Amino acid sequence: MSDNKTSDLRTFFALFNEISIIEQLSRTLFEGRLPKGVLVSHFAVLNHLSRVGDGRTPLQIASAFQVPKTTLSHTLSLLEKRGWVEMQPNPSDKRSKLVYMTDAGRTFRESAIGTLEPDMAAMFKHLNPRDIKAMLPRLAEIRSYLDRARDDPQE
Amino acid sequence: MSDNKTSDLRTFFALFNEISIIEQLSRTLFEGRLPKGVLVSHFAVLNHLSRVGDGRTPLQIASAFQVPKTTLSHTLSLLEKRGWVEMQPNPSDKRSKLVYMTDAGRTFRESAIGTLEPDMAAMFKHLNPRDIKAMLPRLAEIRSYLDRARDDPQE
DNA sequence: TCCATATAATACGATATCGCATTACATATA
DNA sequence: TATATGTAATGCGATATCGTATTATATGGA
Repeated sequence: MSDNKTSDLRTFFALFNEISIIEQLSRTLFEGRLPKGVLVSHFAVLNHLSRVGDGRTPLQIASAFQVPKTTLSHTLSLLEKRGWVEMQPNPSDKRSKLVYMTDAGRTFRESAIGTLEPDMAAMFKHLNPRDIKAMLPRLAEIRSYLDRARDDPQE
Repeated sequence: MSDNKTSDLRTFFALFNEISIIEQLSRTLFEGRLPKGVLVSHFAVLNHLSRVGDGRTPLQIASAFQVPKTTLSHTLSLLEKRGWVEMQPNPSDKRSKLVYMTDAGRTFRESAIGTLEPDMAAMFKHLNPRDIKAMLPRLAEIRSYLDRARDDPQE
């Protein structure tokens, strides 16, 4: 019961437990700052389009976040309803669409970032951004492994 | 636009982005192994009770996972329906209850761990448990900060 | 003791997430 | 070219999550 396998198992459970709690806490924290009815998942899409450039397909965005495409389809419809993104036909594939941010979307994103800034500033003070930055490659490695494991079940 | 504040902001966004993707991927992966209708959130409660001991109140469990108590109330009702936990009155507080795992609950937990084992074993091979273990204190620090920030809004 | 306030649990309603099925279009192979 | 198979997006239904309100009990001060 205290062999290595069990101990490793505990380590991984502890990892996913910490991860899920951090996800939970950060989502709740940020969602509390966003306007009523705007979720972190919505903001994240706008942020993504701003960072990597818009004109992406829904499927590309879904795989960037690793969420099911039906989930993203729903999110996009909400963003569209708010006038923050527009869907254009994809000239190179008639089944597909391209997602563009509107000016209103960009404006909203900037104001949301402004709203989150005090929390972020407090975080900078208590959690050293250098340390965080140093963790990112390790996390990316875990993510990348899980991503591969998904396509390639049971290794 | 390339000042430190913006760069730190990006670092934190990147952190929460990685975290949420890992949460997503690991949840989907493990949920795929559990019986139909059993979610990771259910398994996690059984696992928690096994690790820290049962006879906890719903509220204690909710704060261990940092989820709203209504969410946990729902999860417990499902676990109870499946016969994996039992609720007893709390002798020291009549408003409250104590949650106990049943034998069936313990059996299910063990079989679920067995089911997850091949994934875990593959993980051990690709992600060094020592490295993971080394990350845990950093993650715990982030979690702990977010937890404090929640009670103590805007610091 | 009485009352105000706090706390534990849950019911209820709204909605985000997600799996499955469907539709439209694309691509490969005969 | 015709047909089979694959892929993009979305509609639909089921349900987990979560905020608000409610009920029961606890606690601290007048």
